Amino acid sequence: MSSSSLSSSLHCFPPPSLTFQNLKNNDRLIHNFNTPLELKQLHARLIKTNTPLSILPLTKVAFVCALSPSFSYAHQIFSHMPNKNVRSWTSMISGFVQCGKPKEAIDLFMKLEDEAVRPNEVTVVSVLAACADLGDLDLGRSVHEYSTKSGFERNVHVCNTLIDMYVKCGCLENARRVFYEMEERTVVSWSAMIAGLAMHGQAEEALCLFSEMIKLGVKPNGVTFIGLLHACSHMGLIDEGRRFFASMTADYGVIPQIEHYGCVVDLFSRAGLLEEAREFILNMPIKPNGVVWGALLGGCKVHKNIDLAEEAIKHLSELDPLNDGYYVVISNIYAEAERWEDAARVRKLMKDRGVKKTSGWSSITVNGVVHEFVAGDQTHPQAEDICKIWDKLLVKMKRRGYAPKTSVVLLDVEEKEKEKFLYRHSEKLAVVFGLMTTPEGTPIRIMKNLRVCEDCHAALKIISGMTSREIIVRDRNRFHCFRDGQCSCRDFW
DNA sequence: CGTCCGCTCG
Repeated sequence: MSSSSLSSSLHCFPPPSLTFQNLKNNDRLIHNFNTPLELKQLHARLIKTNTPLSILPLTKVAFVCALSPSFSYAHQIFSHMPNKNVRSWTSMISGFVQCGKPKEAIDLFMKLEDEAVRPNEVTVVSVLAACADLGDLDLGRSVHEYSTKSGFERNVHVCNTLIDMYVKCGCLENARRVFYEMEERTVVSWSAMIAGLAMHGQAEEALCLFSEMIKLGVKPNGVTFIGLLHACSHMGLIDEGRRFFASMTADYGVIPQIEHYGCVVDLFSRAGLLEEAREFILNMPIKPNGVVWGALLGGCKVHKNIDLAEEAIKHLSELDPLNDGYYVVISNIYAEAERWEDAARVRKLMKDRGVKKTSGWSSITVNGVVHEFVAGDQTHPQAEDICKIWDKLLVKMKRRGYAPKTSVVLLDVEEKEKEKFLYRHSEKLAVVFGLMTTPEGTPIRIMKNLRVCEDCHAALKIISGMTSREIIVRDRNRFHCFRDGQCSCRDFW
């Protein structure tokens, strides 16, 4: 459909003849069509027959399309929609967030500010979710201020999303404050806070919060238990994890889903109970997915079990053949055992299957500008300075007992070469840049798309002590907060 | 009603 036909049919919209009944009928009509394709065809048909559409069904079209690859179609409808109101804007923003485009959601939110449309509670929820995804603390904070001024903090959805936003931006303290100051808390609020504490390695507090919630008579749901199990697996609380898994069905009637099985496999695998994890998978009442085998594979890497890793990868290459992460891990397991030929074989398999390795990056925001670094990066305008400062820092670090852990460099090269690779890891570059460009004593916040490497973990601990800086790193799925030479994860992760 | 919390891997 061309955009001109779309815009012309919507031009005099809503037409004067449109009755309430017509609106109702169209609404019902749209509700019977739920796949994006069906809606698209219906839309075309309505336009051909000159049937007027109401704003409401249009937003429904936009919303459903937003959940699918035909998102551009929704955007097209949106841009031709006359008299856009706060609901049409919000549909679009939330659509962007839900299909994993938080940047676009924020761009749209910025445009909204130029229009005479005031964001409401639902808009705020959507844009805060985008901030959470991106770790955009600055915007998150200003949307929080706006919410306070507008009286939106009485809305439980807004507060729940604020908790999640602060958690994912690394401000656990602010998340706690929102949580404790809320007037009423739902199971979502408790679950968000528990999951947040889990993400920050505060398992004991997460477990306490759960007891508190039960005491107050709040009924936990499946998501609550994911948070709890997550907390247990990331802190090595095996027995507690086992108990929660048993009790979720026995005491609370919550049937475990694939995600819960994933958590338990992760719990066992991380702790080194690989055989038990394997047995657990083989006895699961539902078909294990890639995440479940992936959790076992992760444990095999940490605890160096090649045989089990090979069993896991056999399943993974069928269940999730296009996910580069698994190939990288198995290849690294081989490399660590100096089985270079096997490692090369996996890399070739990746290539044959057209799977591309995601390269690691770290980013830091300074004065509203996002600076992104990849390993070995020399393209940053201040790359030279970063290296100089690092070299100075390194001398002092070594005096404080930092020993480069060259074993994490899985390349068949000399020791000195390995050190060079190590010193150009993206998180180190980002932290040094943060030290150079932000005022003394202020926290340094880093985002990373992959996991922190062991050497960087050790290095950042020492740097935090040396410079009296708090360094907060958001990993792919959790936080490391370095302070006074220690990490919040207590080195179990 | 267009809204919130969610398992693995480098």
